[in-house]
Amino acid sequence: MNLETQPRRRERLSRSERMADIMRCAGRILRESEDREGIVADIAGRLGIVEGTIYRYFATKRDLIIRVAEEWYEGMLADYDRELAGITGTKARLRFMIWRHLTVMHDEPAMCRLVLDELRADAGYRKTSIYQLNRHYTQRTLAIVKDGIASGELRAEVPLTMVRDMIYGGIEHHCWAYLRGEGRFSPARAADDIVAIVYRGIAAPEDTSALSRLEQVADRLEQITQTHTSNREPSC
Amino acid sequence: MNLETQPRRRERLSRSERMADIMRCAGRILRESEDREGIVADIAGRLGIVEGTIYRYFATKRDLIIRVAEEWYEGMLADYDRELAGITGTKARLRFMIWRHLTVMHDEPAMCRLVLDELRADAGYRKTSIYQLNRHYTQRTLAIVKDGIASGELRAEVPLTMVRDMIYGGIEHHCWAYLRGEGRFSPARAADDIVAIVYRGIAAPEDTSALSRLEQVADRLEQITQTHTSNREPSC
DNA sequence: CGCATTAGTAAGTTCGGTTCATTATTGAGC
DNA sequence: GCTCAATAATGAACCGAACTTACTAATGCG
Repeated sequence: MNLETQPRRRERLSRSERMADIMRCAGRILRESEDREGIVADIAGRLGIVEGTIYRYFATKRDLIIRVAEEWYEGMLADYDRELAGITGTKARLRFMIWRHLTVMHDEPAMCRLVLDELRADAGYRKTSIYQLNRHYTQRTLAIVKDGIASGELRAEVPLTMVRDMIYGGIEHHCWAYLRGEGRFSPARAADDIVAIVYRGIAAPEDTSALSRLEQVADRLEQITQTHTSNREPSC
Repeated sequence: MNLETQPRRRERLSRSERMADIMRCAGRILRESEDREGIVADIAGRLGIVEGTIYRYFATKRDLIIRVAEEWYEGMLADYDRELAGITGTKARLRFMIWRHLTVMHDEPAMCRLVLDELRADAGYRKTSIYQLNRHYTQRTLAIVKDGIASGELRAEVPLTMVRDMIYGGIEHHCWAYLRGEGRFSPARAADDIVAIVYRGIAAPEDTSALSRLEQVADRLEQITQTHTSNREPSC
């Protein structure tokens, strides 16, 4: 009965502060639950503002989510290059890229799921900066493969994009259950397994020059042994 | 002004007929567009019934979609075994499984996208018969790998589930753009590429017994040639 | 032929995202 | 300290789509 008639004091933040506030809160909520229903009302409730306010900052709910994901993803990829610079060798570098990706999946399942299931599934994903970042990123992996080919370590005919598809598709598939909160996985072990298969799959054959040399030698041996041992029985 | 007061003649079908009708119509719509909004109203409109009627047959929109997808998927997988029975050899059998999967993606992009993006992303997918069928199906692929290991053709230490993840994850990744109506791909070529990488990746090393025998022979040759040719110059 | 059964309807409710006309707060210039 | 333009925020709506329910009409079985 006692209606609080006093007009609730309006909290008035600067545009950028409020914006950051909303995004921070949205990020927390997105990490807390995989259910994206009613998120706008939820954010408003937690921040003590009204739903309409959020729409002064983001044109649409989807827009808000994308912005949050983009910011997260950019931070995630920030110091890739620096770390990669410290690693040499095709196999080790490949493994690093794979391991890094697996680790992100492991440490931020909710965000990964958001990107993979929610954003990437929808049309308009290609306009996302996430898509661009991702392209960049996989291309760095392919650059490693290209280097390997140039040096003769890898076969020249490997279908580059398929290597990419198998690596990243394999990673996603491998993490599928984990992203849904079921089961566990070890980034290190998974990286080992993937790189083991892929590297063998794309490596140049074992030095066949050595092999063929041996074959020539064997031929010669047969001639010689025939010449020199034809009158003897095989000794053993 | 001229309201048609005549009560529109009710079309009354048997339960099973109406059910089939709805599912058929839903299937058509799901194939026509990737937009799943308003689908219930759409179906009702096309069939000349009212939305409520649909809810006498399916508890929820999602339920309807799942049923449609399940039916399609079951038909899709029906004669796998028979076809596979006609193929021998680890590599050929693997390639068939991969090619088959790619072909489904190629021929039914809308349905595949529905399953991959819509159904599989959501919780409760595991209760779906699609999930079960899929498990069965990938296990058949792993059975081929196991056979290969048993025969010594493949390495004993290959991590089975990772092979599965790389194959099916790779396929999905490869078809990603195509499923969104962008670009093309060739199931046959893609199958070749995948199987080429995977098979090399998991095959047992080239027969090293032959190699080491050659090495022994080479050693012996060196002894012999030293004995018999030490006083001669190399001829050519 | 009458009545139980069941297909189908009409008119809602709910819920979440989105809009907009209005109100309150702020700070710059006087 | 006062005024006013700029702008943060509100609240009450709208909208579309999924779902519900109390009721109506066709059917077929006895």
